[in-house]
Amino acid sequence: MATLNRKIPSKIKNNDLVDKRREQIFQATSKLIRKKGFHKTTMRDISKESGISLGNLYDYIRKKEDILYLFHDRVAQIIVNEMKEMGEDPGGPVQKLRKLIEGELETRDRYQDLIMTIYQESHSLSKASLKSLLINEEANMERYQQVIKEGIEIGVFKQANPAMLANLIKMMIECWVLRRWTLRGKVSLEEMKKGVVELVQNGIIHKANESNSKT
Amino acid sequence: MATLNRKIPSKIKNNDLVDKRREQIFQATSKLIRKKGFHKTTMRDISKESGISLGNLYDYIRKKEDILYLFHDRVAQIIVNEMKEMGEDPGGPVQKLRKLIEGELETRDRYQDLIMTIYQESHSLSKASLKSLLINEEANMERYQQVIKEGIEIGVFKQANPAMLANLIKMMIECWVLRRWTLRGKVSLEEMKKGVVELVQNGIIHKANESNSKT
Amino acid sequence: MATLNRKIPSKIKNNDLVDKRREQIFQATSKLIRKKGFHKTTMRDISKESGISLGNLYDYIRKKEDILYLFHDRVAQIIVNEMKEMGEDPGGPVQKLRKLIEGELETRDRYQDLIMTIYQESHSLSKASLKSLLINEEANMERYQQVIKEGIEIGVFKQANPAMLANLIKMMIECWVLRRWTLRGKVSLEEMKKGVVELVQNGIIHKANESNSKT
Amino acid sequence: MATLNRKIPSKIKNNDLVDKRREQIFQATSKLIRKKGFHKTTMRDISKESGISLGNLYDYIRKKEDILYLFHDRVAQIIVNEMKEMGEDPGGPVQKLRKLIEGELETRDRYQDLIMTIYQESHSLSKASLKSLLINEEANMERYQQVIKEGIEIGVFKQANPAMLANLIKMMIECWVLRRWTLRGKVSLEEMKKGVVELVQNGIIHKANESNSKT
DNA sequence: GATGAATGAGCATTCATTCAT
DNA sequence: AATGAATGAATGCTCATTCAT
Repeated sequence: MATLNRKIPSKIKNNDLVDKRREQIFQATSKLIRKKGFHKTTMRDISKESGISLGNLYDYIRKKEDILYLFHDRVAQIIVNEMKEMGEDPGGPVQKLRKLIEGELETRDRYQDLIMTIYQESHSLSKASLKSLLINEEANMERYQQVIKEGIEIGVFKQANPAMLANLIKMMIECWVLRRWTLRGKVSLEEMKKGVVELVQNGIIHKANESNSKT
Repeated sequence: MATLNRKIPSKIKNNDLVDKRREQIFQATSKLIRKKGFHKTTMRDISKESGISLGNLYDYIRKKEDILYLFHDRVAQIIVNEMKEMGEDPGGPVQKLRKLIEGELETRDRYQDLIMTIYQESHSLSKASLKSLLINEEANMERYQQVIKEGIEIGVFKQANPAMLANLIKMMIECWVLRRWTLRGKVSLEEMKKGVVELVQNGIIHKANESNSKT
Repeated sequence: MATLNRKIPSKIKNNDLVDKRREQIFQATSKLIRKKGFHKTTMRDISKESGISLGNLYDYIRKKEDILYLFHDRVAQIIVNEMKEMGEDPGGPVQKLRKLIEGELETRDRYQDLIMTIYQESHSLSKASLKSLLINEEANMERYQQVIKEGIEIGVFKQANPAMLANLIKMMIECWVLRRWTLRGKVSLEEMKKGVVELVQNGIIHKANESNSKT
Repeated sequence: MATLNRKIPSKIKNNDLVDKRREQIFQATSKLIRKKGFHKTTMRDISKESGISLGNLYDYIRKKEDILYLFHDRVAQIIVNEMKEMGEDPGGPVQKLRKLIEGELETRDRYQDLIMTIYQESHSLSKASLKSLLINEEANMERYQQVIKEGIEIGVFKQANPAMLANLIKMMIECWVLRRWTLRGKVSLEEMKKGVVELVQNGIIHKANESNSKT
C-alpha cells in the first residue's frame, strides 16, 4: 500500500514484503498504542505483537519514530480514502457544506480510537514527519474553504474570512472525538450532526426574536 | 501561592521557600517543556535550568510527574483568576455569551504558549492529577451552559442541547490556540472574536437568502 | 542446571546460554558477595566481574534480588545433592544419626564460604524467595526428626521432643561454620565430628560419676 | 551511660547531654531497626523518630555506622549486666553449668528482639566495630570454658576440648532465638531449658540401652 | 531475509553528609 | 547547641539500536 507522502526507506528490496511487514507493524502498533500510548510501547512489545523479530524490525524502519510516522500516515490514508469516496456532492454550497460536515463526523466517529491516538502522540513526531502529515490536513481544509468561498461569492454566505470559518467548523467536528468523554451519553451522533449544521448555518439565536440580538 | 486543588507535599518546612523554589521550578520547566516537551526533559535539565540541585529538587516534589502537575495547576490558576476578574456581565444571555467568548479568547491569546504546552503534555499526567484538573474545566464549561439554558428558557436561543452547544463553542475558542499556526497572519484576534460571536449567534447563512437554507 | 524451586524467568530463549550466563553470574556474585556483601555489591560490579554487560544482565534476571535468590538456590542445590549422595544409612538410629551428623559436618566444611555468605545475606531476600528456600531446610530437618523418633520408639533414645532435639543438633553442626573464627586452629574437623557425636549421644558427664549428676 | 569498649567521639562537650541524646538515638534506632532493618532506616527516619534534627545528629556521631555500633554496644551492655547479676553460683561444675545455661536462656528469651536484630545487622559493622564487640562475646564464652575445665579437672566431665564444648553449648542456647519461628508453639522455655541441660549432661541415649551405643 | 543476544548511554530517584545561619 | 536546607555521587533499571550468525 502506497504511503501518502514522505517515504520511509527500508533495507529490504522486495516491495511486496515491505508492504506486508509494515501492515503487520501497523496492526501491532495500533493495538499497543491504544493500550499504553506510543512512548510506553517498547520495540520489544512491537516485535512480540507483530511476530517480527527485533532485528528484522529494523530492516523495515530506521528508528522507532518511523513507526509512529507510518502509523499516522496510514490513518491519514484511511481517512483520505473515506473522504474521497464521499465524492463531490451536487447542489449549492449550503448543501455541499452540510454533506461535508455530516460525512466527516461519521468518518471520525468510525475511527475515533485511531484519531484519538494520533492526537495524543503527535507531539512525539519530529518536525519533518509532522510537516509531512499536515499536508493532508491542509488538503482537507481546502475543500471546506472552497465551498465557503463559493457560497460567499454567490451571496449565500455572509462575507467572512473563509480560512477562519473552515477552521472553526473543523474544530467543531473534532469536538466529537476530542470531547467524547463529555458528550457521550448526552448527545447522539445524529443530534450532533444536526446541531453542528444548524449552528453553522443559522447560529443559536431564535430568528423570531432577531430584534433581541442587539441586547 | 495557593494551589488550586490537590496539594503536593514538600519536605521543606519553610513555606515561603517552598513557594519561591516552586516558582523557580515552574519557570525552568515552562521553558524546557516548550523546547522539548515534558518527557524529553530530564530532572537534570530542570535542576540545571532552575539552579536547584538535583537532590534539593526532590525536597520540593516527590516524583517527576509532580512537576507536571504543579505546572498544570499553576496555569489553570492563572486562567481561573483571569476568568474571575471578568466577573458576571449584566444584560441578557446574548450579551453575556458574547462577553464570555470574547473574554476567554483574550485570555487564551495571552497565555497561548502555556496552554499549548498543557495540551501536548496532559496525556502524561496520572489519572489522579488529570481528574483534579478537569474539575476546573467543568466549572468553566458550566458557566457557558448556564447562559445557554437561560437563553433557551426566555426564548432568545433556539431549543438545543446546552451541553453540546457549550462544547462546540469552547472548541471554537480553543481553535485560536490549537490552530494558531494555521490562522496566524490570516486572522487577527479582533476578527476572530467577531467571527466566533457572529457564527455562534447567526451562523454563516446570509439572512436575505434564508429561504435557501433548506436547499 | 535445574533450579530447586521457584524458577526465575529469563528473556533469553536459548536455555543452554541461560545456564552458562547464570553460572558466570553466580561465580562473579560469589566472589563479590564474599568481599563486600550483597547489598554493597552493585549491578555494575557484577557486570564487570562477570563480563556480561549491564543491559544483558537484565536479560537473565528481572531484579537485583533475583541474583541473590539464584545464588541461594545454587548453594542449596549443591548441598542437597551432596546429602542425597550420602544416602540412607543401614543400621539403627544411633548409627544413622551419627552418619547424618558426620556427613553434614563434612559437607558444611567443604562449602563453608558459600554457607557463611548465605547466613549473612539471607535477610535481604524477599519473603517469597525466603519461603522457597526454607522448604529445603525443612526437608533436611525432617530427616533428623525421623531418626530421632525412630530411636525413641524402639527405646534407644530417651523420651524428648524430636523437633527440639533436631534443632539443637542442627545448631551444633552450624557451629562449625558460624564460629569458625573461634574454633579454627583449636579444633580439627575430626575432633569436631567426634565431639558433637559424643555430646549428642552421651553428654559431657563422666558416667563413672553419674551419681554426681544431681549435684 | 558508659560504653563497653571503643568510644565514639562527639562534637558536644557536655557529657551528660551526649549520654541523653545517645539514649534518644538508641530508642529511636531500636524501634526503627526492628521495623525495617538498619540499612533501610535512613538518617531522616532516625532524626524524626528521635526528635533530634538531622544536623544535630551529626554532632553526636560521625557516620551512620556509629549508630549501629552504639546500638550493638548498648545491647551487649544490657546482656552483660544481666549476666553479672546472675553472679557466681555456688556448687560443683554440673550445677554451675546448669545455672549458666538456664540463666542465659532466660536472658536471651527476654531480649530476643534486640538480639535477633543484632544477628541480622552485624555484617554491616566495620571490622573495628565488630572486633570491639567480640570482646564481650569472648568474655562470656570464657565463663563456660572455666566451668568445663573445672569439671574435667575434678573428673566430673569427660576429657574433651573445652573451647569446642563451650561453643556447642552456646550455639544450643542461641538456637532459642535464631530458630524461634521453628520452635515457638512446639516447645516452651521450660522444656527448652530442661532439654538443653539434659542433652549437655547426658546426651540422648537411654542409659538402660547403653550397650546399643556401639551399634 | 531473519534471529535474538548484546550493548551502554541514559534516567529517575535516594540518602549520607555538610554547612550557613 | 541546634536547625534544616542543600549537595551530588551513586544506584537499579530500561530500552532503542546494533551485529554476529
